[in-house]
Amino acid sequence: MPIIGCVSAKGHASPAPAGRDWVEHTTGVLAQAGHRSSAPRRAVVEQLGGQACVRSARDIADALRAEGRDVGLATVYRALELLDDLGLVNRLDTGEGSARYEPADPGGDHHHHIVCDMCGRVTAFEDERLEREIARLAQRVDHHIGAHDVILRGHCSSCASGRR
Amino acid sequence: MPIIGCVSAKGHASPAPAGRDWVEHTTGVLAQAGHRSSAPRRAVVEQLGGQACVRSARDIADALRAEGRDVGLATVYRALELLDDLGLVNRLDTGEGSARYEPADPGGDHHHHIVCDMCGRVTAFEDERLEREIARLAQRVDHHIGAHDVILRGHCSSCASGRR
DNA sequence: GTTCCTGCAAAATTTTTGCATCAGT
DNA sequence: ACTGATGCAAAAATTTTGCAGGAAC
Repeated sequence: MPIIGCVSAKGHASPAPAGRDWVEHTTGVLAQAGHRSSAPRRAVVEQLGGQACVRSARDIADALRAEGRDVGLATVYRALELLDDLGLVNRLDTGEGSARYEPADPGGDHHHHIVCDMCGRVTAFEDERLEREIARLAQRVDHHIGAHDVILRGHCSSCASGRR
Repeated sequence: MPIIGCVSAKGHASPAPAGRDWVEHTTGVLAQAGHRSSAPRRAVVEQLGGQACVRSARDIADALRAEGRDVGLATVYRALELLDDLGLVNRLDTGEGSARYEPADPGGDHHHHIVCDMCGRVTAFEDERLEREIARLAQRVDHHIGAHDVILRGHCSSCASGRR
Protein backbone atom coordinates (compact mmCIF):
# COMPACT_ATOMS: atom_id res chain seq x y z
CA MET A 1 0.00 0.00 0.00
CA PRO A 2 1.56 3.24 -1.10
CA ILE A 3 1.99 6.12 1.31
CA ILE A 4 -0.47 8.86 0.57
CA GLY A 5 0.99 12.29 0.28
CA CYS A 6 -0.57 15.63 -0.34
CA VAL A 7 0.71 18.14 -2.85
CA SER A 8 -0.80 21.27 -4.30
CA ALA A 9 -1.40 21.52 -8.01
CA LYS A 10 1.43 23.57 -9.45
CA GLY A 11 0.33 26.81 -10.92
CA HIS A 12 -3.25 26.46 -9.83
CA ALA A 13 -5.18 27.93 -6.98
CA SER A 14 -4.88 25.17 -4.46
CA PRO A 15 -7.30 24.84 -1.57
CA ALA A 16 -5.92 26.32 1.61
CA PRO A 17 -5.78 24.06 4.66
CA ALA A 18 -9.27 24.10 6.10
CA GLY A 19 -7.86 25.12 9.46
CA ARG A 20 -9.60 26.88 12.29
CA ASP A 21 -12.43 28.23 10.17
CA TRP A 22 -13.59 24.81 9.22
CA VAL A 23 -13.15 23.38 12.69
CA GLU A 24 -15.27 26.16 14.15
CA HIS A 25 -17.90 25.89 11.48
CA THR A 26 -18.05 22.13 11.92
CA THR A 27 -18.26 22.40 15.67
CA GLY A 28 -21.15 24.82 15.29
CA VAL A 29 -23.06 22.67 12.84
CA LEU A 30 -22.60 19.61 15.01
CA ALA A 31 -23.90 21.46 18.07
CA GLN A 32 -26.81 22.93 16.16
CA ALA A 33 -27.76 19.50 14.93
CA GLY A 34 -27.99 18.36 18.53
CA HIS A 35 -24.80 16.34 18.77
CA ARG A 36 -22.72 16.25 21.92
CA SER A 37 -19.27 17.69 22.01
CA SER A 38 -17.21 14.66 22.97
CA ALA A 39 -13.45 14.64 23.13
CA PRO A 40 -12.99 11.80 20.62
CA ARG A 41 -15.13 13.41 17.96
CA ARG A 42 -13.51 16.76 18.61
CA ALA A 43 -10.15 15.12 18.09
CA VAL A 44 -11.24 13.73 14.72
CA VAL A 45 -12.53 17.11 13.63
CA GLU A 46 -9.35 18.86 14.68
CA GLN A 47 -7.22 16.27 12.97
CA LEU A 48 -9.15 16.74 9.75
CA GLY A 49 -9.01 20.50 10.03
CA GLY A 50 -5.25 20.45 10.40
CA GLN A 51 -4.85 18.85 6.99
CA ALA A 52 -6.23 20.09 3.71
CA CYS A 53 -5.80 16.77 2.02
CA VAL A 54 -7.59 13.47 1.99
CA ARG A 55 -7.12 11.11 4.90
CA SER A 56 -8.46 7.62 5.47
CA ALA A 57 -10.11 6.59 8.71
CA ARG A 58 -6.98 4.67 9.60
CA ASP A 59 -4.74 7.64 8.79
CA ILE A 60 -6.74 9.73 11.21
CA ALA A 61 -6.74 7.12 13.95
CA ASP A 62 -2.99 6.63 13.55
CA ALA A 63 -2.29 10.35 13.63
CA LEU A 64 -4.37 10.73 16.77
CA ARG A 65 -2.62 7.84 18.46
CA ALA A 66 0.72 9.46 17.62
CA GLU A 67 -0.47 12.57 19.46
CA GLY A 68 -1.45 10.47 22.44
CA ARG A 69 -5.14 11.06 21.81
CA ASP A 70 -6.21 7.49 21.15
CA VAL A 71 -9.57 7.20 19.46
CA GLY A 72 -11.11 3.87 18.53
CA LEU A 73 -11.25 3.15 14.83
CA ALA A 74 -14.99 2.53 15.01
CA THR A 75 -15.43 5.95 16.52
CA VAL A 76 -13.45 7.52 13.71
CA TYR A 77 -15.68 5.77 11.19
CA ARG A 78 -18.81 6.91 13.02
CA ALA A 79 -17.54 10.48 13.21
CA LEU A 80 -16.73 10.50 9.50
CA GLU A 81 -20.12 9.08 8.62
CA LEU A 82 -21.81 11.79 10.66
CA LEU A 83 -19.70 14.54 9.14
CA ASP A 84 -20.44 13.19 5.69
CA ASP A 85 -24.17 13.12 6.37
CA LEU A 86 -24.02 16.73 7.47
CA GLY A 87 -22.05 17.70 4.39
CA LEU A 88 -19.05 18.75 6.47
CA VAL A 89 -16.58 16.46 4.74
CA ASN A 90 -16.16 15.17 1.23
CA ARG A 91 -15.51 11.52 0.68
CA LEU A 92 -13.13 10.39 -2.04
CA ASP A 93 -13.05 6.88 -3.42
CA THR A 94 -10.06 6.28 -5.60
CA GLY A 95 -10.44 2.53 -5.69
CA GLU A 96 -7.27 1.90 -3.74
CA GLY A 97 -8.83 0.01 -0.91
CA SER A 98 -10.06 2.65 1.46
CA ALA A 99 -12.17 5.75 1.30
CA ARG A 100 -10.58 9.05 2.18
CA TYR A 101 -12.11 12.20 3.57
CA GLU A 102 -11.32 15.88 3.53
CA PRO A 103 -12.92 18.98 5.04
CA ALA A 104 -15.66 20.45 2.88
CA ASP A 105 -15.47 24.18 2.24
CA PRO A 106 -18.36 25.83 4.12
CA GLY A 107 -18.58 28.35 1.31
CA GLY A 108 -19.47 25.63 -1.15
CA ASP A 109 -16.26 25.89 -3.12
CA HIS A 110 -14.84 22.57 -4.02
CA HIS A 111 -12.05 21.02 -5.95
CA HIS A 112 -11.14 17.77 -7.59
CA HIS A 113 -8.29 15.33 -7.47
CA ILE A 114 -5.47 13.88 -9.46
CA VAL A 115 -4.35 10.45 -8.33
CA CYS A 116 -0.93 9.10 -9.23
CA ASP A 117 -1.31 5.51 -10.40
CA MET A 118 2.19 4.72 -9.27
CA CYS A 119 2.66 6.26 -5.83
CA GLY A 120 -0.98 6.89 -4.92
CA ARG A 121 -0.32 10.53 -4.13
CA VAL A 122 -3.36 12.78 -4.38
CA THR A 123 -3.17 16.31 -5.71
CA ALA A 124 -6.03 18.77 -5.59
CA PHE A 125 -7.01 21.21 -8.30
CA GLU A 126 -9.75 23.69 -8.95
CA ASP A 127 -11.11 24.78 -12.30
CA GLU A 128 -13.94 27.18 -12.90
CA ARG A 129 -14.62 26.13 -16.48
CA LEU A 130 -14.87 22.49 -15.50
CA GLU A 131 -17.40 23.42 -12.86
CA ARG A 132 -19.43 25.30 -15.38
CA GLU A 133 -19.55 22.37 -17.75
CA ILE A 134 -20.65 20.08 -14.96
CA ALA A 135 -23.31 22.53 -13.82
CA ARG A 136 -24.61 22.64 -17.37
CA LEU A 137 -24.73 18.84 -17.52
CA ALA A 138 -26.43 18.57 -14.15
CA GLN A 139 -29.32 20.59 -15.54
CA ARG A 140 -29.66 18.55 -18.68
CA VAL A 141 -29.82 15.08 -17.20
CA ASP A 142 -32.89 13.36 -15.87
CA HIS A 143 -31.63 13.34 -12.30
CA HIS A 144 -31.52 15.69 -9.40
CA ILE A 145 -27.76 16.06 -9.10
CA GLY A 146 -26.44 16.95 -5.67
CA ALA A 147 -22.74 16.35 -6.00
CA HIS A 148 -20.03 15.35 -8.39
CA ASP A 149 -16.51 14.02 -8.39
CA VAL A 150 -13.84 14.28 -11.01
CA ILE A 151 -10.72 12.17 -10.73
CA LEU A 152 -7.81 12.43 -13.14
CA ARG A 153 -5.44 9.50 -13.10
CA GLY A 154 -1.87 9.37 -14.27
CA HIS A 155 1.72 9.60 -13.19
CA CYS A 156 2.93 12.46 -11.06
CA SER A 157 6.09 14.20 -12.19
CA SER A 158 8.34 12.35 -9.72
CA CYS A 159 7.06 8.97 -10.81
CA ALA A 160 7.05 9.85 -14.52
CA SER A 161 10.67 10.99 -14.35
CA GLY A 162 11.93 7.52 -13.67
CA ARG A 163 12.76 7.61 -9.99
CA ARG A 164 10.10 5.70 -8.17
CA MET B 1 -27.18 -3.59 -0.81
CA PRO B 2 -29.22 -1.97 -3.54
CA ILE B 3 -29.79 -3.78 -6.79
CA ILE B 4 -27.80 -2.21 -9.57
CA GLY B 5 -29.72 -1.37 -12.64
CA CYS B 6 -28.64 0.09 -15.91
CA VAL B 7 -30.50 2.84 -17.70
CA SER B 8 -29.54 5.06 -20.58
CA ALA B 9 -29.43 8.79 -20.08
CA LYS B 10 -32.63 10.22 -21.46
CA GLY B 11 -32.09 12.38 -24.48
CA HIS B 12 -28.40 11.70 -24.68
CA ALA B 13 -26.36 9.48 -26.85
CA SER B 14 -25.99 6.45 -24.66
CA PRO B 15 -23.26 3.90 -25.19
CA ALA B 16 -24.44 0.90 -27.15
CA PRO B 17 -23.96 -2.50 -25.57
CA ALA B 18 -20.42 -3.48 -26.26
CA GLY B 19 -21.60 -6.73 -27.79
CA ARG B 20 -19.83 -8.96 -30.23
CA ASP B 21 -17.39 -6.32 -31.41
CA TRP B 22 -15.93 -5.90 -27.99
CA VAL B 23 -15.86 -9.61 -27.26
CA GLU B 24 -13.95 -10.25 -30.46
CA HIS B 25 -11.58 -7.38 -29.92
CA THR B 26 -10.95 -8.52 -26.37
CA THR B 27 -10.39 -12.10 -27.41
CA GLY B 28 -7.88 -10.92 -29.97
CA VAL B 29 -5.97 -8.72 -27.56
CA LEU B 30 -5.84 -11.48 -24.98
CA ALA B 31 -4.49 -13.94 -27.52
CA GLN B 32 -1.97 -11.47 -28.85
CA ALA B 33 -0.73 -10.82 -25.34
CA GLY B 34 -0.04 -14.53 -24.99
CA HIS B 35 -2.91 -15.52 -22.75
CA ARG B 36 -4.66 -18.84 -23.09
CA SER B 37 -8.22 -19.07 -24.18
CA SER B 38 -9.81 -20.82 -21.23
CA ALA B 39 -13.51 -21.44 -20.89
CA PRO B 40 -13.87 -19.57 -17.56
CA ARG B 41 -12.20 -16.41 -18.79
CA ARG B 42 -14.12 -16.59 -22.05
CA ALA B 43 -17.31 -16.80 -20.02
CA VAL B 44 -16.39 -13.66 -18.08
CA VAL B 45 -15.62 -11.79 -21.29
CA GLU B 46 -18.88 -12.86 -22.90
CA GLN B 47 -20.85 -11.95 -19.82
CA LEU B 48 -19.29 -8.49 -19.82
CA GLY B 49 -19.83 -8.07 -23.53
CA GLY B 50 -23.51 -8.86 -23.19
CA GLN B 51 -24.04 -5.89 -20.93
CA ALA B 52 -23.12 -2.29 -21.61
CA CYS B 53 -23.34 -1.33 -17.99
CA VAL B 54 -21.22 -1.71 -14.92
CA ARG B 55 -21.11 -5.06 -13.14
CA SER B 56 -19.35 -6.12 -9.99
CA ALA B 57 -17.28 -9.28 -9.80
CA ARG B 58 -20.07 -10.87 -7.81
CA ASP B 59 -22.70 -9.79 -10.34
CA ILE B 60 -20.72 -11.51 -13.06
CA ALA B 61 -20.17 -14.67 -11.06
CA ASP B 62 -23.86 -14.82 -10.15
CA ALA B 63 -24.97 -14.26 -13.73
CA LEU B 64 -22.66 -17.01 -14.92
CA ARG B 65 -23.90 -19.40 -12.28
CA ALA B 66 -27.46 -18.67 -13.38
CA GLU B 67 -26.47 -19.73 -16.89
CA GLY B 68 -24.98 -22.92 -15.54
CA ARG B 69 -21.45 -21.76 -16.33
CA ASP B 70 -20.07 -21.67 -12.82
CA VAL B 71 -16.84 -19.70 -12.52
CA GLY B 72 -15.03 -19.27 -9.23
CA LEU B 73 -15.16 -15.78 -7.80
CA ALA B 74 -11.38 -15.63 -7.57
CA THR B 75 -11.19 -16.41 -11.27
CA VAL B 76 -13.59 -13.59 -12.04
CA TYR B 77 -11.42 -11.22 -10.03
CA ARG B 78 -8.31 -12.42 -11.81
CA ALA B 79 -9.94 -12.07 -15.20
CA LEU B 80 -11.11 -8.55 -14.40
CA GLU B 81 -7.68 -7.58 -13.16
CA LEU B 82 -6.12 -8.83 -16.38
CA LEU B 83 -8.70 -7.08 -18.56
CA ASP B 84 -8.14 -3.89 -16.61
CA ASP B 85 -4.36 -4.12 -17.04
CA LEU B 86 -4.84 -4.51 -20.77
CA GLY B 87 -7.20 -1.56 -20.89
CA LEU B 88 -10.08 -3.73 -22.06
CA VAL B 89 -12.41 -2.78 -19.25
CA ASN B 90 -13.01 0.34 -17.23
CA ARG B 91 -13.30 0.12 -13.50
CA LEU B 92 -15.77 2.27 -11.63
CA ASP B 93 -15.58 2.95 -7.91
CA THR B 94 -18.67 4.59 -6.62
CA GLY B 95 -17.85 4.00 -2.97
CA GLU B 96 -20.74 1.60 -2.45
CA GLY B 97 -18.68 -1.34 -1.31
CA SER B 98 -17.56 -3.00 -4.49
CA ALA B 99 -15.85 -1.99 -7.69
CA ARG B 100 -17.72 -2.40 -10.93
CA TYR B 101 -16.44 -2.98 -14.42
CA GLU B 102 -17.67 -2.34 -17.93
CA PRO B 103 -16.30 -3.02 -21.41
CA ALA B 104 -13.98 -0.30 -22.66
CA ASP B 105 -14.68 0.99 -26.14
CA PRO B 106 -11.84 -0.16 -28.42
CA GLY B 107 -12.22 3.09 -30.35
CA GLY B 108 -11.27 5.07 -27.28
CA ASP B 109 -14.68 6.64 -26.81
CA HIS B 110 -15.78 6.73 -23.27
CA HIS B 111 -18.56 7.96 -21.10
CA HIS B 112 -19.22 8.84 -17.50
CA HIS B 113 -21.73 7.89 -14.87
CA ILE B 114 -24.55 9.19 -12.76
CA VAL B 115 -25.11 7.29 -9.55
CA CYS B 116 -28.41 7.47 -7.71
CA ASP B 117 -27.72 7.99 -4.02
CA MET B 118 -30.95 6.28 -3.11
CA CYS B 119 -31.23 3.17 -5.27
CA GLY B 120 -27.64 2.85 -6.45
CA ARG B 121 -28.67 2.71 -10.07
CA VAL B 122 -25.98 3.77 -12.51
CA THR B 123 -26.72 5.70 -15.67
CA ALA B 124 -24.19 6.43 -18.38
CA PHE B 125 -23.81 9.65 -20.28
CA GLU B 126 -21.49 11.10 -22.85
CA ASP B 127 -20.62 14.74 -23.36
CA GLU B 128 -18.21 16.14 -25.84
CA ARG B 129 -17.76 19.51 -24.17
CA LEU B 130 -16.96 17.90 -20.85
CA GLU B 131 -14.32 15.80 -22.55
CA ARG B 132 -12.78 18.89 -24.09
CA GLU B 133 -12.57 20.64 -20.74
CA ILE B 134 -10.91 17.63 -19.21
CA ALA B 135 -8.47 17.32 -22.09
CA ARG B 136 -7.54 20.97 -21.60
CA LEU B 137 -6.99 20.38 -17.89
CA ALA B 138 -4.94 17.27 -18.49
CA GLN B 139 -2.47 19.36 -20.47
CA ARG B 140 -2.19 22.06 -17.87
CA VAL B 141 -1.46 19.98 -14.82
CA ASP B 142 1.91 18.75 -13.74
CA HIS B 143 1.06 15.12 -14.34
CA HIS B 144 0.95 12.70 -17.20
CA ILE B 145 -2.79 12.02 -17.22
CA GLY B 146 -3.85 8.69 -18.65
CA ALA B 147 -7.48 8.44 -17.63
CA HIS B 148 -10.25 10.25 -15.89
CA ASP B 149 -13.55 9.57 -14.22
CA VAL B 150 -16.50 11.83 -13.66
CA ILE B 151 -19.28 10.78 -11.36
CA LEU B 152 -22.43 12.80 -10.84
CA ARG B 153 -24.42 11.90 -7.76
CA GLY B 154 -28.05 12.56 -7.02
CA HIS B 155 -31.51 11.11 -7.11
CA CYS B 156 -32.82 9.43 -10.21
CA SER B 157 -36.28 10.44 -11.35
CA SER B 158 -38.00 7.40 -9.83
CA CYS B 159 -36.42 8.00 -6.44
CA ALA B 160 -36.92 11.77 -6.56
CA SER B 161 -40.61 11.36 -7.33
CA GLY B 162 -41.34 9.92 -3.93
CA ARG B 163 -41.82 6.27 -4.69
CA ARG B 164 -38.76 4.46 -3.49
C1' DG C 1 5.20 -32.27 -21.35
C1' DT C 2 5.31 -27.51 -19.86
C1' DT C 3 3.24 -23.74 -18.24
C1' DC C 4 -0.60 -21.17 -17.45
C1' DC C 5 -5.21 -21.14 -15.35
C1' DT C 6 -8.68 -22.56 -12.21
C1' DG C 7 -10.98 -23.53 -7.93
C1' DC C 8 -11.15 -23.91 -3.31
C1' DA C 9 -10.13 -22.37 1.05
C1' DA C 10 -7.70 -19.30 3.91
C1' DA C 11 -6.03 -14.75 4.65
C1' DA C 12 -5.93 -9.82 4.48
C1' DT C 13 -8.50 -5.52 4.43
C1' DT C 14 -11.86 -2.30 5.13
C1' DT C 15 -16.11 -1.10 7.20
C1' DT C 16 -20.19 -2.09 10.13
C1' DT C 17 -22.50 -3.49 14.23
C1' DG C 18 -23.83 -5.28 19.12
C1' DC C 19 -23.43 -4.19 23.56
C1' DA C 20 -21.78 -2.80 28.03
C1' DT C 21 -19.88 1.33 29.86
C1' DC C 22 -18.89 6.11 30.06
C1' DA C 23 -19.61 10.98 29.56
C1' DG C 24 -22.16 15.30 28.08
C1' DT C 25 -26.17 17.85 28.83
C1' DA D 1 -30.57 10.75 35.41
C1' DC D 2 -31.21 10.45 30.70
C1' DT D 3 -29.40 9.49 26.39
C1' DG D 4 -26.02 9.87 23.11
C1' DA D 5 -21.17 8.49 22.27
C1' DT D 6 -17.31 5.40 22.89
C1' DG D 7 -14.52 1.27 22.74
C1' DC D 8 -13.86 -3.29 22.14
C1' DA D 9 -14.55 -7.30 19.86
C1' DA D 10 -17.15 -9.82 16.62
C1' DA D 11 -19.29 -9.81 12.20
C1' DA D 12 -19.76 -8.60 7.25
C1' DA D 13 -18.17 -7.94 2.93
C1' DT D 14 -14.82 -7.39 -0.62
C1' DT D 15 -10.61 -8.61 -2.60
C1' DT D 16 -6.16 -11.15 -2.56
C1' DT D 17 -3.32 -15.17 -2.25
C1' DG D 18 -1.33 -20.11 -1.68
C1' DC D 19 -1.48 -24.29 -3.57
C1' DA D 20 -2.84 -28.66 -5.73
C1' DG D 21 -5.02 -30.30 -9.73
C1' DG D 22 -6.50 -29.57 -14.54
C1' DA D 23 -6.53 -27.61 -19.11
C1' DA D 24 -4.35 -25.16 -23.08
C1' DC D 25 -0.67 -25.02 -26.13
